[in-house]
Amino acid sequence: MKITNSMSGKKEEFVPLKEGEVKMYACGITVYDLSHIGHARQAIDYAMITDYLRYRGYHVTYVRNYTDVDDKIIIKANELGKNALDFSGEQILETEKDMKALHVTDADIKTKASEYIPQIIKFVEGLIEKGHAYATKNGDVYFSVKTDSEYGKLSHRKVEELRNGVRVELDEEKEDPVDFALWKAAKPGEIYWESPWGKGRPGWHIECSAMALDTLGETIDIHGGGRDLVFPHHENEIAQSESLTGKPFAKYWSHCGLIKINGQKMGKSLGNSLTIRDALAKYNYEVIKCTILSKHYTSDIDLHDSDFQLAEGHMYYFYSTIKAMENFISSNGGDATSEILEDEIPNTIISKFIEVMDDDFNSAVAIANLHTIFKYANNLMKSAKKANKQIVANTLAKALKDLKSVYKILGFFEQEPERFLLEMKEKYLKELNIDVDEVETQILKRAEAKKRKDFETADAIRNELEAKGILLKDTREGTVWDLKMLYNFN
RNA sequence: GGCGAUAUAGCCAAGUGGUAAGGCACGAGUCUGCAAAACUCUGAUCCCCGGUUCGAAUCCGGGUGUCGCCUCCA
Repeated sequence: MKITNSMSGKKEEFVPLKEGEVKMYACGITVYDLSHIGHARQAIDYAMITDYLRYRGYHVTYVRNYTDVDDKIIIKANELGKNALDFSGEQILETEKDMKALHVTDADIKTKASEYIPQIIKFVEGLIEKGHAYATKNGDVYFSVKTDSEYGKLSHRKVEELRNGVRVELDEEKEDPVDFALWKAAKPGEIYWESPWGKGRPGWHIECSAMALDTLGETIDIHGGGRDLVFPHHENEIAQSESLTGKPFAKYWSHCGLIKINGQKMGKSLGNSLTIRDALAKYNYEVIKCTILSKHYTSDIDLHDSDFQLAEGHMYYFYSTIKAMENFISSNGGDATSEILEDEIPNTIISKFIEVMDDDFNSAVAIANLHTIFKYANNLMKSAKKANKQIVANTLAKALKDLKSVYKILGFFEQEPERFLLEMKEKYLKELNIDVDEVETQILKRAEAKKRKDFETADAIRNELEAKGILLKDTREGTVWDLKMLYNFN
């Protein structure tokens, strides 16, 4: 199995520290607002990685944190006249709701900075003892970057250059402009904890080091997060952790790409952030997963509405085909354990999935393979003759069983096809303001016209409906209707 | 300015040495009263220049474009 390691910049063979076990820490969210699609992406990616590692037999311990004390939280809480921890606690609940609605595999351990204060203080004390950190008169504690000869190894930065780039601020009791805060003295009115350096609170970076150490130990297998965390957050985590323990902090550094919206960086400050909630209001959670997982997790994604619509069309096609397969299987008594066709596709669904996912979790190719599988299924159903219907049904049953067993790792096909398709139709009917009864009435009218071979009237009705966004399909079982927008994306 | 990414058909997107997955759109066809859906067929030598190699989209060097980080950020 291979995984991209940001430290080397290359894909490397994945060999966990201890055979069969994986310790993974992924930096979570600073909760001062509703979570956005970028947070969702990161959660979806690491959930996929966790699920896949488990599928491959590893015992995974997945830790995610919440940063529930920091400047932004304090500022926002003050604005609202709330206690900082009460406020961040509320935000955590909201995020948890969103993640649940997305159906992402949860971390095994979810930590909050505020609950690790003793460990953080101990960590900082350890760094001071070893000469890697110092306290100032004000009660701040800084990490001394010059004591870490390897500082900059993850982000490929030279301390000298950083020093030149740092802007000089007023607060500075710092010995060196590149030093960063481990502990911040509390200003009047701010939340604080007692510490050997007076009243204060932890700096941002130290919490992850302390929580990872406490929950997973000195060296972990995979440390993940968004690419924007490489510097300074992860660089600083490495400096703190390795200076304290003298051991490598993480074997593999994993970073997922960032999300842009319509070509623009998404930022809460830019006001263009797409919240998970808003995305879920528009699209089914599996559609959102399909949109995100259709691109490799290390790549940035420039999201447009059309990307969601494309994924929606794909899921609609997948589910439609699953429904057709289920119908075929049940009406022909298909049995997944009986003899099946020797074709390559139904016999290699699982092995191909493993092949592409072993190669750095290539969900994009895994999804591309779905098209091949469903096209094959549609072809089989179309060409099935009476004589071989049984074996075709068996083959479809086996294929469906296999693909559900592995694609659940991407979070796909958890819903009842019938319901999924119906919900999507209903959603657009509402949007288009179309009345179902009216459509049904028109279809009946058209059927009558067709009966008396009045194709002119029949076509007129069909065109009229199409103009509204309704497609009619004349099938053997009669006329059914569907939504035009689920098929055309131009 | 420094560091790091990235550049593949109209669009989205895989692919790290052996002559370019998949999807959307477009066009042609099967089916159909005609359509739709489904299925079939059809398209790129991979930003530019040079180098390494029997052979490169894939490696190296130099350009150019885009993006990110260097301040809080998944």
